[in-house]
Amino acid sequence: MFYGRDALSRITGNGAQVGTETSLTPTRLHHAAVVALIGRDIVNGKYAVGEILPFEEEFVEKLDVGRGVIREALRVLAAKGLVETRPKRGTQVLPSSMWQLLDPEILFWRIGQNFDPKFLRDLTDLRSIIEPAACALAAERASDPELQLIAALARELNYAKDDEFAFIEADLQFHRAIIQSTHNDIFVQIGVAIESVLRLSVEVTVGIGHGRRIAEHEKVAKAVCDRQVSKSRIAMAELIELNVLDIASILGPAFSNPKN
Amino acid sequence: MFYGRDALSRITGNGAQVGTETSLTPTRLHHAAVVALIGRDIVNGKYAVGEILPFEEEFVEKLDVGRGVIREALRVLAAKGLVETRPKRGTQVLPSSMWQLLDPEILFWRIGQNFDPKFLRDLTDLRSIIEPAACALAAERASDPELQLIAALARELNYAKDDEFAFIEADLQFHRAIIQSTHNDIFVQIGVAIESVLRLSVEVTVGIGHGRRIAEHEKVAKAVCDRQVSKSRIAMAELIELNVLDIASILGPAFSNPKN
DNA sequence: ATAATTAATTAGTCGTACATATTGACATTG
DNA sequence: CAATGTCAATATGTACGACTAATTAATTAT
Repeated sequence: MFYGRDALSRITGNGAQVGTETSLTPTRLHHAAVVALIGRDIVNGKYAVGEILPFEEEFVEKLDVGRGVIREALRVLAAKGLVETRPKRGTQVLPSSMWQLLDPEILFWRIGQNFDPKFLRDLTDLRSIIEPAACALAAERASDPELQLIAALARELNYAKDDEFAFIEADLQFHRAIIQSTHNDIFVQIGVAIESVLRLSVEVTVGIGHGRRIAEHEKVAKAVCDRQVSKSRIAMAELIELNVLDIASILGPAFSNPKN
Repeated sequence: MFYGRDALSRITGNGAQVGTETSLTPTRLHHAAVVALIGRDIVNGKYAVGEILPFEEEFVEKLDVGRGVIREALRVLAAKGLVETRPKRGTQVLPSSMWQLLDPEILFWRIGQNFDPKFLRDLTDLRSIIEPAACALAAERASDPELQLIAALARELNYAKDDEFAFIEADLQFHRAIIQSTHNDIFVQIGVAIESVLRLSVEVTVGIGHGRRIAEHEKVAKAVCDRQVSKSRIAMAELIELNVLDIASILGPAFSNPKN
């Protein structure tokens, strides 16, 4: 919840009326807003790969901020693998293979508007692999308190099944608790990022409403709490598979067979 | 090869005599060097989580660079989730759960010196899951030219088995070719990052020289080229498992049972 | 005790000046 | 004529100084 809320507000929000230039005081947009502005244009292809983007001075003029702000923003984008700056040549958009796809900001920029189905499938591919494996590891490594938490969250899921918002929140916490029980920091990071972004994208694109899968969730919780490694993996795989089918049924062939 | 070499030089090298302050001209260290300097100190715990690091002016004085350079560096570190700046309070080190663990720079900073066995195991955990899955996907999705490339690299691996350096390079290309054949950009990114950093860390920590596992590599290649999905997954899992055992046999229980 | 005010401090921004590295055109040379 | 070396252009890289704004913490008033 902490990370999720923070990531969202840090990314989507914050924009500080990026679009509304009609403010009386020329409310100059500051660092984060400039980063988001240029970053979005890059990941959404407004600036093509290989293209040289406007020089610092042009940005200064166009956005009405100091050169320092522009430079700091470009440095951040370079740190994320989006661009590379060089004297005399300017700032060039790097090939997308260099982009740090799992960076929370880049993730949300890509999902935020006109997401592409290929990318969504890449994400679900990854989740289909990570989560069952993480679930199996959790069955091995979770401490007893962690098992109790998982069991409690499974029950919570059942209680909240009628409240749309509460259910989504509880569902996210359930998955997060399992991933955290692997005691593997990298898993946690990848898992949490994927979970949040997939949920957001599904909500945004098709409106709310997916199957609750209460029984499947409980099956997962039971397997993990019984420390049944193999059963845990399978149960989670089934749960994810159902979810993937939900997404596929809504998005259609563009998702299932993306133009590579 | 492109990404690998670049990532390495961009990270480890570059440092531009960071340590050698004995240069005649006060060779001021520039942006990338400052980022690496502070970044390393954070991920290696020299600055503890929650700690406030020196103020901008102190860095200016201590490192003999302009305030702009320091600010740009801190902004980059903030973009990587390492720190958070706030007026009056200063720059605080964020909890490690916020760090972008898969960022190539952070990855290499952590491995570079006094690595921690827990982190090494986290990495191998992830690889043990990603690579077999990727291998299975490759068996499904690889194009015919890609299959030919994989077969060719497997042969190359055999030719190069007597040349230490050439073998490592060929091995890396082999794994990369398989991962790229999944046509999943996220896989490629995670896989390549982990492959490179694990190789480096293994070289550094346990020295070079393990089994070549030529037969196992060929088994993987054959399974993929025959498009045998399940066999591909298993063959790759075996290959990885052998490698993990190599590492475990040398590092001992600190690796196998890390203190949580 | 609690809440509002105020003062101190540090990051945030701006602007200018200059240094440095890369580029691409041009000239030189073998 | 191709390969190489030189040179001027140009945009980023860096430095410095002044000021703004936001957060904190101490102080005061309720």
